[in-house]
Amino acid sequence: MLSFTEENYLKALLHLTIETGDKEEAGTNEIAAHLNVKPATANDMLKKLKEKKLIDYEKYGKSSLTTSGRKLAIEVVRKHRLWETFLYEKLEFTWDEVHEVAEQLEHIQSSKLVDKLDKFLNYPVFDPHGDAIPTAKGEMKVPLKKTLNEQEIGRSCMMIGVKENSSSFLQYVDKVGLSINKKIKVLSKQPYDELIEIEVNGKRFSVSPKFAENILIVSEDVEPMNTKRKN
Amino acid sequence: MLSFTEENYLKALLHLTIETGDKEEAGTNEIAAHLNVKPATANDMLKKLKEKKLIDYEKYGKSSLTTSGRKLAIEVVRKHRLWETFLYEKLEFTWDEVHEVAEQLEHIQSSKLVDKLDKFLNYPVFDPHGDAIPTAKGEMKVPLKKTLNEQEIGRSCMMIGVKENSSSFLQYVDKVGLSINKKIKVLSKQPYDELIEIEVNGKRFSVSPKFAENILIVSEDVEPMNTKRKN
DNA sequence: TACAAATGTTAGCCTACTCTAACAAAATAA
DNA sequence: TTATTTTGTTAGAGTAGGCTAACATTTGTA
Ligand SMILES: [Mn+2]
Ligand SMILES: [Mn+2]
Ligand SMILES: [Mn+2]
Ligand SMILES: [Mn+2]
Repeated sequence: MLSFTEENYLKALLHLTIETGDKEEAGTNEIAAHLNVKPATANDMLKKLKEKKLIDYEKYGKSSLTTSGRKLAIEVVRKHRLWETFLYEKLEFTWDEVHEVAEQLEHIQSSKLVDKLDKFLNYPVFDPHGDAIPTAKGEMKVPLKKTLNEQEIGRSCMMIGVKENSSSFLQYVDKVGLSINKKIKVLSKQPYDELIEIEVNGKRFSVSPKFAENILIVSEDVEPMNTKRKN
Repeated sequence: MLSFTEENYLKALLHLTIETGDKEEAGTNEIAAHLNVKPATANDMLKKLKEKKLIDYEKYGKSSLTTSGRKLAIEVVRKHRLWETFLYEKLEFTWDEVHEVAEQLEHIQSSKLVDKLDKFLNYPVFDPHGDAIPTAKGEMKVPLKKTLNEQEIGRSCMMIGVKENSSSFLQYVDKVGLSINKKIKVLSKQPYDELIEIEVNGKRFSVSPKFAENILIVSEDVEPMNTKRKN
């Protein structure tokens, strides 16, 4: 059984390597900075995690997750994002409030709890930030994320989140019939005033670019593993 | 901000004193035993909690919660029982599975989370063990708990839990239309075979004493603070 | 009342996690 | 290719929470 601290180191390493995409391994200072501890502190823990065969690490070298370390890290991320989804969907939290509480909830140990929560939420694929939720098997497909204004004309996409949280914006979102996991089709863009015509729930609306750039979407086509977010 | 450990000591003290009803204070060994630590360990913590003015304690004396200590302890109990209710009502946990996970969840720090959870569960009054859930204001009415077979003829009561968990029993409970918070009226008891005739949802059933003694109920009349459970 | 048993406290030690200060190695720039 | 900066490590120390062994106090009983 891992401690909260150990879990947080594994998660940090996952975020700094695989999730950020371009790197296979991370340095001690980098890990320390991410976790708000001093390099000396991180160094101790890295030695400990190496001992437990959860990471590969050699003195003065970079660190990376082993297969079992990665599996555990993904488990934590899964829990984090399921809890964020729960808070957002069921408890009326806003998308910017969920992360802090999920940082605590992600460490609750109970495989039954995770699986039942997943079921209760109807096996969600994206969390309120639009990040992919790993499945029970540890698979995580990562979407081509963009904002609604970046979507090409004539294509469909799915709303996965918002970038703004003002009540006026949210009320507008609601009025148009949009919410997470809703299908949106981009019908046209008006060259003159840049208004974007979309179809939601079979109804048509014209929205401003300002509105559209605060709607996070994922294109229908989803490709494997590669995201930028760290929540 | 209190640590998990400190919260557990306060909760232990609440359970050993107010909740068990007959005592105002608890001894060091007793507290240690309840928390599965050695008396020396408990002694250190009691000194620390006294320093923080959360308990009253004098060397070689018994300990008791101060007003602020009691308030915090009740907060933890509130969270514990709300989470148990959540697990039971929403995630299909059985009544004997909820406690262990709630022991972890009760330490999550977020007043918004607690309040929203309470609302989401529709402000439940009893947890799956039939224990009263303290309100947001820290009020906790404690019911006259008994089992269905102990209820007098002609009186109504409310189901607050079960004492058994076999699927055959649970299916029976379900078939009769019973669940937590359901009203039950005891119509009669057959002297010959001791069958109890009850009314649930306007329908009448006869149940055996064996069945009835595994149904936890609370009489309509509720009186202030005094329960025996420690979950 | 005196003594034994039960209860509570202290001292000393341990592990986990954190820090600062000093030092070593690696990477980069002159 | 040497010097400097960046990065990483070690040593020593602190806090929280836990333990054992020894000791002190209180309680209950003979
Ligand atoms: Mn997050
Ligand atoms: Mn997220
Ligand atoms: Mn419980
Ligand atoms: Mn309970």
